Amino acid sequence: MGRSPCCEKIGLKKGPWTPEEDQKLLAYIEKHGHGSWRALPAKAGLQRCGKSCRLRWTNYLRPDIKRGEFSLQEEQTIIQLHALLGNRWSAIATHLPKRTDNEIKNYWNTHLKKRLAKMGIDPCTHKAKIDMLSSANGHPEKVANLSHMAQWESARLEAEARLARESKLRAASNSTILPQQQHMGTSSSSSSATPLPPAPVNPWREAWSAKPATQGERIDLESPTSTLSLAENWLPIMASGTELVDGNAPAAAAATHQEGENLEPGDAGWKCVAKDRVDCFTGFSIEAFGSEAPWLSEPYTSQAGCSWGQLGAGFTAMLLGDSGGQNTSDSCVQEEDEEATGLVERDGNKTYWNTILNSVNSSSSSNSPPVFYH
DNA sequence: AAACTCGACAACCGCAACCCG
DNA sequence: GCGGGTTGCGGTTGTCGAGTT
Repeated sequence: MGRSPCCEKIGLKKGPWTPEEDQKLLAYIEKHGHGSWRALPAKAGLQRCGKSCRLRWTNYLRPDIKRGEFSLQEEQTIIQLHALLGNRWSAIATHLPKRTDNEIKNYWNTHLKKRLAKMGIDPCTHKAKIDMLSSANGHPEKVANLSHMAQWESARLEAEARLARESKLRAASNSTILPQQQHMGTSSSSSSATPLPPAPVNPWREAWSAKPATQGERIDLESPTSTLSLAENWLPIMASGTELVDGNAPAAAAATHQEGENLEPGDAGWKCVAKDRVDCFTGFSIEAFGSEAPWLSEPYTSQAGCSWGQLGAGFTAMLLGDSGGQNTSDSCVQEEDEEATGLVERDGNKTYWNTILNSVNSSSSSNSPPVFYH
């Protein structure tokens, strides 16, 4: 039967958009919402296919888009998320407010990829080309444990991205964008400025708090590419260290609260850190870190006072380039070429590359969905 | 000044997932 | 459950401007 073309190809304009076309598209969406993209061009008086209009809107005209230079923080986030998620640009984009997946993809391909390569790091695997880290200073178990955490975090981010998409869809299905709710040309910081729904703050936490689980009870969190069976997967991860310290696993933590109870910052099980994008894992105690990240100590799960929560919190903190708990003594890969890149020196985070490389080393391939080893 | 090269980024293409009747 | 339409996503290409020869 074959695929029907997205639009009649004849007579449709391609290539760069003109200011007039932009204006037409903007005016139409502002007034009517986009509705069906397929039908939009005719209604808006554009000689473009709907797909082209959608892309133009999504990647360029949408009011809640930040353009211009990427900040250091954004660069780090991209690199770190890429290490975990691979080329899943849309998932990465959900963690970079106001940036589009296309923009991130372009930035990666034109800047970051080259920069990593220049530093001797394979941008696909995020491993140093000279695999100096695989031995983990003679502690292969560290690598395995970090691999588990990387997989777990990857799955979490994926679930988060999925929920963000769903929220978006929900908002969109309230018909298209309500014109009255749009303030073109304004920043998304005002709640009514954009069609975007409220951000899904912490879907995993929602899942946990919505259905308190006892140990051994399954909590299934589906994502587009994977289904995670929570209790099932915590245990092997835990077992890779020693045993659960004080039962402070997320499911157990959630179980200590009544269904529907809001867990506030300061709650025993959910010490939330008020920090942008610190979410699921930071529901646990982060301040217990000393100068050394516990998961880099050995064996991390049996270290006195090292609870599950600390592992998770620290891991996310590490991903975010949080200096707390990153003071490892491992050799610094970046020192070889940090002058060339400037990336590391700019924030003085000397262990950034080391930690991210450690964390992803020998983890699942960058293009694979998360797989939990047993 | 013209030709050429290269980098950056916008836009396109095609596949896959999703939605809905 | 099925099939057609729609949308999302990621890889790739095209265009343009700046720099170099």
